[in-house]
Amino acid sequence: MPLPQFFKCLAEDTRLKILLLLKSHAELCVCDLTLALASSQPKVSRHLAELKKHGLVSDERRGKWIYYRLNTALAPWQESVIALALSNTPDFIHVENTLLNSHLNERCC
Amino acid sequence: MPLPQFFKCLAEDTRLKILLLLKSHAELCVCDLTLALASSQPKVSRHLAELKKHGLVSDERRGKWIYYRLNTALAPWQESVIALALSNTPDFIHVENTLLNSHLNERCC
DNA sequence: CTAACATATATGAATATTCGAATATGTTAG
DNA sequence: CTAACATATTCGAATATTCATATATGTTAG
Repeated sequence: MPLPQFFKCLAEDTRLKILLLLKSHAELCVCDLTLALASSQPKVSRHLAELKKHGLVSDERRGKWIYYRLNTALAPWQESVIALALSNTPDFIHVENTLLNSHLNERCC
Repeated sequence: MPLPQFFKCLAEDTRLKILLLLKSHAELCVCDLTLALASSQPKVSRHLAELKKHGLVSDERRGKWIYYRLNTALAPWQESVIALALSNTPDFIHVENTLLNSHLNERCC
């Protein structure tokens, strides 16, 4: 992947939030993300497709759900970039994290 | 600056090359960059203005020339992102570095 | 098979980005 | 002041991105 393309993937609000959420949650399905981001399902799906196309995330279907993760084949330095953004600007996904966590709790209990 | 905006600045070929060149050369004037990037002067100037507008670079006029640097007020993690890109994908500015170095040598001697 | 649900894709409109060409501004030398 | 040079800005055309809406695909339960 050309270097600017990597940053282009991080250069949009929804995509960046997806990546940061996946950095802190290992795996999430589309409906989790749709809820956390308070966005439409097609919008989330389109951005996930973009991230997958460029190898930033991988997906795995399990039953009805499709789970997304950060691609384990990502270059370590690229993971570091995502980790740096996550730990240095926690506010950026604060609302989304709150929504997501209460949603995940309800699902389990 | 909103987080996606930072990555948007890095998401374009010319801007990213400017940032990586400034990471390895402390300061450069517009004509240095125009030559290194083999681009038109207005093109380089426009992208420099964009980078300055978002606080990624600073400029200083010295006589006819205007020298650009990475903004020292950049957050350390943001500098790290640029440093990671530079050291992990040296090929990305290889040609530009070669052009720039032979140009700088000629200027000095 | 069918209904219900999770996810993906197509379409077209709105908006944003990028570029080259032309022009403007600011500085220095003479 | 004027010429020459370095840099910045404007403008319109071309292209790319993003979105909402509608629709399609794939999976499971019954």
